[in-house]
Amino acid sequence: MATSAPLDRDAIVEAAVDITRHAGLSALTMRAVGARFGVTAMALYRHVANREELVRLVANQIGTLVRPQVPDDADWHDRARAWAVAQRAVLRQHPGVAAWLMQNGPAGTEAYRLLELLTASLADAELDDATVARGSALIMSWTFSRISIEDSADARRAADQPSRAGAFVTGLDQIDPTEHPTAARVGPTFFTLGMEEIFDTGLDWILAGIGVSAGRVPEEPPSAQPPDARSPLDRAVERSGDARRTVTQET
Amino acid sequence: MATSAPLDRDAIVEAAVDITRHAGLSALTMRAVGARFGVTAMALYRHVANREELVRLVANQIGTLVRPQVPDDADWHDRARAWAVAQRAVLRQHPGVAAWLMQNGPAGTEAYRLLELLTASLADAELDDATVARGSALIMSWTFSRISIEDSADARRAADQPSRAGAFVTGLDQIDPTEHPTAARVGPTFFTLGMEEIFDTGLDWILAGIGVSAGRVPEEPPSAQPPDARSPLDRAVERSGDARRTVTQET
DNA sequence: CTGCCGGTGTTTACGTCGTATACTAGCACC
DNA sequence: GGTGCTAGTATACGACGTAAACACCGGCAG
Repeated sequence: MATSAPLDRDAIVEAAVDITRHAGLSALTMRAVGARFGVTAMALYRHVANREELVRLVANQIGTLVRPQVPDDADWHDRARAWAVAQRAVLRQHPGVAAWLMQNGPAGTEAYRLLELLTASLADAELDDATVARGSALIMSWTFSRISIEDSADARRAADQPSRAGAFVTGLDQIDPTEHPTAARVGPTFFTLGMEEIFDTGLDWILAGIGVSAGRVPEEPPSAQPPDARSPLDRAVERSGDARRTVTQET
Repeated sequence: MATSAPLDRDAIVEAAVDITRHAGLSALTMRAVGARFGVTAMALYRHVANREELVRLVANQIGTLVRPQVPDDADWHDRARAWAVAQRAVLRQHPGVAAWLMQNGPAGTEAYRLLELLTASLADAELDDATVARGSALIMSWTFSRISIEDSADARRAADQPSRAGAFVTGLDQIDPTEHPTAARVGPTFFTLGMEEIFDTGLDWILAGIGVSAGRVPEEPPSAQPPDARSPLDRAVERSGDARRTVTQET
């Protein structure tokens, strides 16, 4: 392992990315990186301020690999989808980075490049800037959170007993069907859903949701229609956008 | 601080929740909990298997506080929204728990109660089980990920310089407007958006997206309409649901 | 050649974690 | 009075990030 390379900043980042790819961000310790060069952890501090900065550099470097590819004439929907899918393809190979990105926010040149790709996609959909901003946040949130959920499912699978769900919830077989009927009924279908499918359909719904609710400046009133022969679904769809708030909380 | 209480499991969890409320989940160390009782960290291991279990108990206990309140005749949209808002109200007061929930998945009696509330809301919308499951995952994902983003923005604000964005992205003022025009243009509007507003509108869009794209078993074909006088928005909306995939990735 | 100096890596050490292991002080019960 | 259980303690180990002091080593001015 002890490469006798001259140990500069780039080499350190490269080794750090390599560690992250194979063992996840949590395995990226200063001592581990040092060991790649046959060197103490402290040696790294000549080239890198601290672990925080190293992780930032790693995240940025990994961003380099994210290259959404989509025909140039694809519409905003396809481009936003390609963005998310490309992120997933790369970040899934570097466990923990998605979670880090979610907590620290993307920053750095590659992050800005990718942010440009996403916002430009949405801007093509004739949306105002605030909507583009919020829509980007929504898409990023879904992308990174799903990836980090998948990451930790993998980690659990590697260590413990395999958690059988591609979705959030584990241990759904313990739900009492008389007390929680819907959860108990829906629970098993969680298991049948693959991670990729959840990711994809969620993305579809998000893109659709941005579509219906956002750019829709009120033209064409519902006009001639039987007042409520519609499903609760449709009522909800057209009504979304007003933020009512009904909660109590105790200290 | 040294309460001379008899130190049983419930008391430990209560103290742990209290620590979490004031200082966040990262401050929940075995030694800190022990100190609350004037006792060594090791003493806790008589009552709790390890930190992992303690955190799980804490998360479950905090779940107790989440009580979405909404009139009984409210439709699924309102109930799902109330669920998310109630989660946020409680979890925001216990920094780090949302992130933990996202990584570990909700588990425990309270988690199942809350899962029942959410799934039951969606089930009211005449959705099939798979859609309910996916929709729940989507709503949970948004809720927990936004909360954990807000948590870490707070943490940064407490330690470093205030990061000025309610959204994901920080340091947007460094984006070169010639290289990344859309990101640079949209960037500033990130700052003007409040955290709560982002949370709310994202929720609206998600609910709308679930509405349009999901239960929609193909009835009423688009029939008589000028083929493409519609905006790209509308095209995307009706077309969502097919998962095309366009990515390349390098090793 | 000598002397110094700046950069690079080492050594040692501190404080923080979670927790394994071995112990002890109190108490109930036969 | 012994016996054994139970709750808490003491000590320690192996991670972690990193501060501080030091050692080596090459180049360059005198």
